[in-house]
Amino acid sequence: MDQRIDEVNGYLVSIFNDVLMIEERTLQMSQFKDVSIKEMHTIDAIGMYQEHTTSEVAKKLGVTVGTLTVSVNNLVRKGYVNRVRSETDRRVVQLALTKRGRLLYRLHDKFHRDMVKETINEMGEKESEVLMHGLKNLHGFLERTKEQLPD
Amino acid sequence: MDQRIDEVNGYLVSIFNDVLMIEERTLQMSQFKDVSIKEMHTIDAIGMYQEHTTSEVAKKLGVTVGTLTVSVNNLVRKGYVNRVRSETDRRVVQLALTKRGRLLYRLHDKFHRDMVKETINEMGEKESEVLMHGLKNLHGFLERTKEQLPD
DNA sequence: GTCAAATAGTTTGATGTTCAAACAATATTT
DNA sequence: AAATATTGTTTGAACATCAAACTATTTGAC
Repeated sequence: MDQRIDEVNGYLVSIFNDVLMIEERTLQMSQFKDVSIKEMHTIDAIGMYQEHTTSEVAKKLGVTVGTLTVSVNNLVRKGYVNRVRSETDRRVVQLALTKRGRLLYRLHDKFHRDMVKETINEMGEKESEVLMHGLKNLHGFLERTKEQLPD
Repeated sequence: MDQRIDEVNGYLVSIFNDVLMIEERTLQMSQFKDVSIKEMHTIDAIGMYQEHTTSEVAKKLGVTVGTLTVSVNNLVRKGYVNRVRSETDRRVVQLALTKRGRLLYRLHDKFHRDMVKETINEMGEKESEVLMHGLKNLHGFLERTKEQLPD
């Protein structure tokens, strides 16, 4: 049992590191060399469709609002994000992707989908069901753990 | 099928973010407030047992040797890591954890093991087997993808 | 055996990431 | 209207990261 735990743990750690490294390298090879992996995840969190406020995106990313402001400054300068002051509440800033931002979003999304597709394709219907279940368990545990932490 | 992909992908991303956030917060609440999550992973890569050279650890972490040197400077200053010049080759630096470094290593390792244990405990023997298989597939895909990237 | 080339690690300058705390602008409450 | 709360920005400090220049040492060629 202990061995199984180490094995699963090892795969998870390795998968995390690989995904980060591959994403980083893929970006550097693309037409989006000026975007870091952190900035990519900020673009991902801003998302394609609805507009989101600075606070919402910061919370989603788990960083302070100040951190996000700095990062968004850079993304605006580089032409990936637009800032729009809310009409109804002038304190609020809505973040939205530019055309170029949306292009990058889709590229990144495709990488993620391909990655998962490859895995699932090699499994049967039933197996992928079980994988999902395992991931769901893990996710549930983490959400419960998060609850217990102070803000 | 497409829906399954999105679902698995969503769990992976979420798990990824949660693990990082929880690790970070747990550190900040512990007696090891002066260690960042990146430094924690450096400590993890240096490891408990054998000594490892600067180059080996840098490769494992996927950073340049220069980056690791800077980081190790901080970890030595804070008392988590020792530098030892190799006797047989005076150019080589062996990195090893201090007593305090090993204490932190074990704490971090326990978090990881508990996380996985929780997940596996809720599954039967057979299911955890399938989860492993899924993770193995994903890992294999990522390793193959990595191969194809230029250094 | 000596000199050139290779290897291991360090230092430095530039840019990015992150937080906490001080701040400014606006909205809400009293 | 004044006090308080909320939203976001700015700033200073510490860490993260790379590339490139550098130092020390070892290995290889002659």
